[in-house]
Amino acid sequence: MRKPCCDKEGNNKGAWSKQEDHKLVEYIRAHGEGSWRSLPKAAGLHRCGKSCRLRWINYLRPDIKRGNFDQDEEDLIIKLHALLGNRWSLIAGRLPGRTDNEVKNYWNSHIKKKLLRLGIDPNNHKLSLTTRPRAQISNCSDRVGASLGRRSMDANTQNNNVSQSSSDNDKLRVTTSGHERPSDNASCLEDIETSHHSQERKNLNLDLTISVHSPGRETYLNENRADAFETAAANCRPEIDCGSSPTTLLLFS
DNA sequence: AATAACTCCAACCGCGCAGGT
DNA sequence: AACCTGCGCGGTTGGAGTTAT
Repeated sequence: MRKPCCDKEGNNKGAWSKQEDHKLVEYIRAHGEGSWRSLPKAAGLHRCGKSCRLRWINYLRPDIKRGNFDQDEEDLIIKLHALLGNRWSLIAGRLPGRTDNEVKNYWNSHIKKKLLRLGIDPNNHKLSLTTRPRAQISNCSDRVGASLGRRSMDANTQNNNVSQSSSDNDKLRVTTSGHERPSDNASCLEDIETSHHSQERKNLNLDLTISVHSPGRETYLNENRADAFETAAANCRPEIDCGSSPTTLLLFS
């Protein structure tokens, strides 16, 4: 069992004071990032290095974009989550000025609920009978939103954990017709498309598509190298167009 | 006005990986 | 090869703030 890195007596925990923030910023301004282990002592902070790193990365860094996520960012998060799963750092890497922690929090507090309200399983981005509002299961045109308090949200988080571990091994499924749907959900999708949710779904821009301009993409998938494709997409290599366009790529089948 | 319920997010925790010895 | 150390990541928690009753 590894001993905790932050077990030193006398280390502060909890919220950072203005003075601590100032010390950290000034130190990093003078000496640069890195060497987190030794930084607290050098900077005169009674914090563990890990805590300093987190504070800097998630809050104090000058290039951090604060404030609400705009619609484009939200769309991108949904698309990238469909591609990458809960790899928040990779997702945040595609959103300038956003941190993995911020993206993760936004997903859990906003997007996840929005998807659930639309009857979409946020774990796999498929329409889901189990996550759909009860009334929709019996009557797809009904309009009952899922009521998600803290407790149920936490339960969902835990479900997510379980599925996350398996999602890493999930395979990409490429459709050749362009708009193939999971067959068991097809009829309900049609129902929902005709419901009041359809407009919201459009607003959400749930088109999880990847362009085929790149020969590289087909190659990756034909060779069953989903992981390599994911990595390339995450790094947004030029041969992978991460934007929207014709061929539908359904993930996490 | 009081307080219970809920939301949100900053911060913590534990694990895995990479690099060094 | 085995061990150690530091870093980064994703999951989880605590508590302040907000809303509902």
